[in-house]
Amino acid sequence: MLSDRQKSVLKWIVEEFVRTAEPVGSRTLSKLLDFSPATIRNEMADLEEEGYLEKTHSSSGRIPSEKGYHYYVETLMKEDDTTIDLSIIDDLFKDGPKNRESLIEESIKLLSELTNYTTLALGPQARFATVKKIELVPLYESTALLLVITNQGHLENKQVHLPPLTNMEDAKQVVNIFNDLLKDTPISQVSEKLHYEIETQNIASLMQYNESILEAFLDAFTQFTESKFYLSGQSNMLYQPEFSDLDRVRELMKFFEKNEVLKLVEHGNTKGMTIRIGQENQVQAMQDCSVIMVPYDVNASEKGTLAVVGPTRMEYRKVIPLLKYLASHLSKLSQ
Amino acid sequence: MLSDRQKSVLKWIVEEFVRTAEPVGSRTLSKLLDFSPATIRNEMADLEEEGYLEKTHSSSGRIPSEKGYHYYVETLMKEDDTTIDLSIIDDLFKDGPKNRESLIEESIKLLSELTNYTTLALGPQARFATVKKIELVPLYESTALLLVITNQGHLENKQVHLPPLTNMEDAKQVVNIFNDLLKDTPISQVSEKLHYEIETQNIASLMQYNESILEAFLDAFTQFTESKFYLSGQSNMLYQPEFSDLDRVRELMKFFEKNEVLKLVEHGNTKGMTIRIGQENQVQAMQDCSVIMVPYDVNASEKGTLAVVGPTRMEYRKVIPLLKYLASHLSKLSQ
DNA sequence: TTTTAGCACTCAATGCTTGACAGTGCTATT
DNA sequence: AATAGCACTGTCAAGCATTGAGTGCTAAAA
Repeated sequence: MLSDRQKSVLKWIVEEFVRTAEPVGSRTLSKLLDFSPATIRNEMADLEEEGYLEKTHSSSGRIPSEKGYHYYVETLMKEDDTTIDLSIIDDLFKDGPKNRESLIEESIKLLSELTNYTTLALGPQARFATVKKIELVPLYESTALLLVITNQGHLENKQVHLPPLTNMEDAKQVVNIFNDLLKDTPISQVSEKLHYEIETQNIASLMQYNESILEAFLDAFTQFTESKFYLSGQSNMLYQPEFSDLDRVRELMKFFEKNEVLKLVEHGNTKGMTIRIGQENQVQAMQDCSVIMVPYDVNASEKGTLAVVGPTRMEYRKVIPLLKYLASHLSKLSQ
Repeated sequence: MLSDRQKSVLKWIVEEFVRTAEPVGSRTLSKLLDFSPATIRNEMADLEEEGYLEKTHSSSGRIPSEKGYHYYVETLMKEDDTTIDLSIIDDLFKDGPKNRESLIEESIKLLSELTNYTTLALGPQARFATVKKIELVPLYESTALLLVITNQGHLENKQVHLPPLTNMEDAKQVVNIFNDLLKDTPISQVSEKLHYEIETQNIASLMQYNESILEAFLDAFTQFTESKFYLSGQSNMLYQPEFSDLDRVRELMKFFEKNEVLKLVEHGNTKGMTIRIGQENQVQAMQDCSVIMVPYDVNASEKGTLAVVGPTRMEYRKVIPLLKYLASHLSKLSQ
């Protein structure tokens, strides 16, 4: 158990380090708290022994350890005295109803601008959605656009090339049958269901001369399962002093470029915030970063994820309230 | 006019510099060509005077100037003796008909992997497309999905909130009228046309209680004019020695993050390749880069753009044939 | 006349030393 | 229990000599 003075020392060290990115020495702290440097040093030595603080080298000031950050976030940090103005977020949601996708995009863009970190949004996992409607829109003689619309209002489209002699009316017929067949089927079960129907000959006759439609179908559905995500402010991280090393920068940028980013927000709490500091992120490139994520409601049963990625030395006091507020706003849309 | 020996010196300097990223000295060249270092030095001095070469400092080897690169690309470089294997590209196009958008995406991804530079594709400029069909798909009571499909098979969708008391049939009626009205209208003229029709009262009565549909319409159409583009291999540039400076890296990554990248490929030749070396790129962050772009046919009248962005010290011999080949393949799809 | 050898010179890069500085831990004192 | 004092430690930037790869120029060789 930490004494009040230890807590106070730890808190100041975190906040000074977050502010300056420099190890915090006893002299600095003795100005903030009313004790002599020597006293502070003793407290710091104790805190280090307990694992809350670290040194960068034997005669440096202290920086918070991961344990220290955790203690800060969970116990020391008072959320209520946040300094930031949440009303900017309100403004974003004010201008009438927009479609959710672009609102999410704008949200994380705003979030990355406000925080100067990288932000990430994972939309609803479309694979849980059900088929609402399938449409085939003719374009040219042998080309048509296949649309699949989900109950969430998400749409996937795919251009299909029909076999040369296909009558467009016939093709529509096929689509109608598909419609009847697949309506309200969860995306994840579409492929299974289609294959089943083909095997049991229910629709085999149709399929014979329309294999390419079937293929396009299956294609469109696999596109669904690739989860879409939005990323904003990647380059913000480059302005953080912890990324003054070129190798690290390369690793980071490469990481953002690949879809691996998604691994970062896997297995978060489905209710409430998840905070992963440093090594807790299993990803190599993220060992010196913190990820804060929070779910938001997409509809009654589904959730998306909003996340902020920053250095471990992150402005938790600013980021956490912002994220919470934004998630609650987005959740309201689902009602 | 350059002598044969000068040409040969220039060619080797370009190729050695491209390979090693180090200024090329007379000793190195005297091994490649059969002359003493002193002779080479004289030729280099002449080439420098003519503006084909530069020095990084008074006693350094030579590097090509922008003029030197141009001369190399336009005159010295033999395209035919390219070392790379173009068959990988064939493979990409082999696996049956895919939709063009994803093919473009895969193309530039492959291109960035093959070249280790950043690649960029600009799709057909949708604003020149015409409206093919408009559809309204009901989702819930007061929500529907508005689809606009162009003659190019491109689709833009937008969720619309209908006024509470709107009958879905009424709404469809409106959409039908829009369909008749807007069919074959170029996207760029839609807004104008709609406003005209409203003012002349032709459809004003409908609009009164369906203003939100109109708004959604206009929204969907402005989305069209935002040109979509694909970018791949941003982080590749970080492995180029010219980007070992953190400030430059930041500038570059920020540039890639913003939509400004599009400025890079503006005003290219509509027929044949455009090569912009160094300062020719008006963009600040690109002063040390070269951009090579080539148009590809989207359909009989429209073109998209494929581009490679690399350091001025780019492997032109590799990039140029690759780009040409890829563009010709993509163009074939339009037939 | 062209090519080359030789030499003095230049500049970037590297490594070493040095001193200033910002910290620490420990001990003795208040 | 808190603090002043002191010896000690590691980082960082500045200064300086050394090395090495390159040049330009001049004079000799082909």
